[in-house]
Amino acid sequence: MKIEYKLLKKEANTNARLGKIITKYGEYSTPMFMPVGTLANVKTLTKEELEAMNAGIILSNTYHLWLRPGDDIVKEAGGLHKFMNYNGPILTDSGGFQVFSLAKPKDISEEGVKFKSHIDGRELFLTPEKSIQIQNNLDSDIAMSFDECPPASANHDYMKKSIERTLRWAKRGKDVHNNKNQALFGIVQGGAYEDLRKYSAIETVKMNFDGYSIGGVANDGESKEDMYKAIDYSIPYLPEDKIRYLMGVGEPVDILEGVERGIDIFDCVLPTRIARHGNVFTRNGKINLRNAKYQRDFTNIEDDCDCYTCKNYTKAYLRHLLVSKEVLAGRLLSIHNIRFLIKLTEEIRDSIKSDNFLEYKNNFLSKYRGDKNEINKK
RNA sequence: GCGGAAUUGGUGAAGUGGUUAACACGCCAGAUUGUGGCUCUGGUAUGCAUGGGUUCGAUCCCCAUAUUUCGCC
Repeated sequence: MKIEYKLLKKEANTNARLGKIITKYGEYSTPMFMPVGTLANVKTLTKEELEAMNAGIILSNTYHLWLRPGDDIVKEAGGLHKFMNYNGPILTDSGGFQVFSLAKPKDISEEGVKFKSHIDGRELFLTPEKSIQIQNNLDSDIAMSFDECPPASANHDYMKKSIERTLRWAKRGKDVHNNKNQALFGIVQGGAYEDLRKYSAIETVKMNFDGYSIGGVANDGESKEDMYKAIDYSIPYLPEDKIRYLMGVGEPVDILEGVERGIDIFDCVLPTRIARHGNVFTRNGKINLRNAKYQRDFTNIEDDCDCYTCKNYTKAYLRHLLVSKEVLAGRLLSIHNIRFLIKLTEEIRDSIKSDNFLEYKNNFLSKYRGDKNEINKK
């Protein structure tokens, strides 16, 4: 079956919404944070660990799986779920972001995008049709349209041409999409330009996708103000009865700002990436566990955290693992960071239910920003 | 006891008679938002064993001392 979305409640004072996603694996509440597992695994984590932290949808990537092991092999394995042994919903990104991160502007044409494989350097060509076809083979629950994700610095003229092409690509992808069990989402682009976001949203919605995402907001050099603008300019034109997905966003602050503006689902590599480099989220802000001050800190990361790591390990031990470059460090910190974001969305949902999202947000942020706020006040 | 060699930061080390003593590791910080990259970016010796001398100027030349090390008795 194809996933369905039900809007359950709109918060009284903001655009925040409570919803549920009905899938063949069960029902999942929104707002939701989706861990990223580009290469058919959430880096360092097992299925059991993801379940223990109450993860719902996870992400995987078309471009990466196309290159290795190949979508034909995943299909032969019985689809992505069987291949990676994950019994929950999977969303596949289209490879559009890799257009932004790996290809040069001159390699983007109407037909598609010329890539150099990051694995062996050989030349590749990805088109909207090819991306959808790969995602059909992967048999994810949600496929994404193949889009161009222009840099924040793109001027109005380039951005307009880009979103028009992305609209044509969306149509081409939709025309070849033939997996009845798979939802297909459209992507709104347009940078921080109000007219372009509006145009992109309206035209994308006309194609009647199963859900809509807002892209191009977490690029290099993009300011938070531009991110919030991009959401504000897009949301009014998206239908209420469809999922709204903010692509690539992930800092606790941005999740709160997104929810307030009406976003339902988020994904981000941040919790796992910073974990591997020694950083963890806490209610009092992000900390770097490699810092010398944790050498003799025999307390856990957070007392009130229910994750496996906090229940079992001290900061001094985690620091030791990090400094010794033990792979267990990345795993234990990833468990904490993902659980932190999932817990955040659980609390956000509660606050929407009781119509005090803003109070929750302000409380959270004043603690999370801590000293920084004090400094700003001076 | 005699003779030779060496002595540069936390470590391994480059180096030159004349502005800020290379590099690497370590250490100390920071970054990271649809994941190519356990990655990237900074900082880290007021001093070249100690004391004297030569010189306009010495980590670099000379002498002594200390320590280490090699060979011989």
